[in-house]
Amino acid sequence: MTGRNVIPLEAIKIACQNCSLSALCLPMALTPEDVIRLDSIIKRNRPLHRGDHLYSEGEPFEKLRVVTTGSVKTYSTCDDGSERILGFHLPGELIGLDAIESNHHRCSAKALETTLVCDIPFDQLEKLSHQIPSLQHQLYRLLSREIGHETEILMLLGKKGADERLATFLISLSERFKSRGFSATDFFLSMSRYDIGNYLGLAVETISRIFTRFQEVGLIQVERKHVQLLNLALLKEMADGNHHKSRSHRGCQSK
Amino acid sequence: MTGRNVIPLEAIKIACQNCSLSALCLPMALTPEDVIRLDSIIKRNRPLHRGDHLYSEGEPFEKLRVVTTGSVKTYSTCDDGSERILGFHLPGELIGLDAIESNHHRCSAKALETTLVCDIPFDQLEKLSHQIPSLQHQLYRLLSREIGHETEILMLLGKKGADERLATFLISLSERFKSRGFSATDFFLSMSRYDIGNYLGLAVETISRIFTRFQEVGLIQVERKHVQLLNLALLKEMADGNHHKSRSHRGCQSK
DNA sequence: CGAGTAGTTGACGATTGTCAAGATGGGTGG
DNA sequence: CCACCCATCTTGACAATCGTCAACTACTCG
Repeated sequence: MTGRNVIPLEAIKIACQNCSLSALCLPMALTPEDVIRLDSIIKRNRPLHRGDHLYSEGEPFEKLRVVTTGSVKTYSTCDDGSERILGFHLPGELIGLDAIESNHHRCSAKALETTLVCDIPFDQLEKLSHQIPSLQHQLYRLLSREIGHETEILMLLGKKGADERLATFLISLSERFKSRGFSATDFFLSMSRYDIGNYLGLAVETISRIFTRFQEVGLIQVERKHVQLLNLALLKEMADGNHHKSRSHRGCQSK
Repeated sequence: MTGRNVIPLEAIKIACQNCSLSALCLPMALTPEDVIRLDSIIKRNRPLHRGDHLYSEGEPFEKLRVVTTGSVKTYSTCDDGSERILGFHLPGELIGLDAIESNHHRCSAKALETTLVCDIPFDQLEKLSHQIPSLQHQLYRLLSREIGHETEILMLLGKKGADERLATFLISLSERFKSRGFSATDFFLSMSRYDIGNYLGLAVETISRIFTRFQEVGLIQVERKHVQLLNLALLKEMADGNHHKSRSHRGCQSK
């Protein structure tokens, strides 16, 4: 119509039915016909660019989002204006679940790179989940999973030292990439060192120093955003704190 | 029957309909008749004593619990055998939500004092929520609220110093007691200093020292488990980090 | 090509953990 | 009812980790 060889967005519209992420995402455990019903309420978006907001703190909550390609960070703004990063989100991950309670967003979400996102209007999803028990169950499970995630964060920030935190972070990314079919040992960090430090509760300088040290001892290979994990087993040990000089265990006493 | 003046447990059985916690709990936003239906699947328990387990990590998940009287701590056990406290739970709070995903408990729950608990079989609750849309919605909201709670923890452990952490902890308790009709400025801590330190990611000694210092400057009055908040406004400022010498802000840089 | 952002490295200090010793109180058994 | 004991809590001295400040380098993007 308008131009030559312009592929209309509609043409590349992907449906849940043939989306490679469906095993990680909401359609998991739904029958094919239910997936089609789910698909009918989902809207696919134009690509977002690095720095674009998916939504901002305080905005009314209308829909959940699923990252399709790329990555997203969620953060909340402190009283002093600085931000506190809540998480990094890879393809297949649902964002916005914390907004259901109050019907408005409690944090902001921003694309870390060129990113595709699906929108799921929550009121429609809720109605649909009322008709499809397995969808309801799946939603309960996804919400529950998110709650279970808190445990890991508490471990990370409550008792781990800086080395263990970064090791844990790298292992977590590695496993998430792996389950998405990417390399578990060779990947790019879409977030800055500032973001990593903020997320892990450490100063940027500390992140930088640990990257350097991990590289010196042959644990990893880093060049800017590009990371290679050279000794996954050892890195996992470090992440669990099982490595050499048994580290400080803040407030670790039990009873 | 068996004895003299023994009040049978059945006689003091309380129903959701006349439970003072219903405004904080699942019945919130349900019609009276739906509350009765909900009530029919809920089982009230014998009292638990200090140290009794509600459930343990790894056990199959069957029911959610609501604290009715007393208090409970949830914790998960680390590789090294020490425990990591995940939260303290007051009357009206739902426990076990993290177990829905995998159908088995990911943490343990233990009574901190003499405690009454209601059991809600989850499979029945799920079925009922499928019949009562407002119950389904309420469950989504409760799960979402728990997820939003993670934000506060991240703030607490990620950027706050020791003073701010303890101040935040006290303010949180204060507000939760207040919304339950208890004094916001005069209460008893059911958990040990060890537990507080563990929860806040600080050493017991640090907790002890801060309690002493807060008392010296007239912020609070502490005697063993008994705490009085003498300057709620100032304590809130401290909790938010808005107080005098602007504190360290670990990894606080934004971008 | 220039400017600004992101990242690195070093020196120093503050906060908080660790170790050790002592105080306090509650619970239990005689 | 008292005494002892053990767990909890407190306090002090010291050390370690990690944050802060500052300078410098290296990209990236107009």
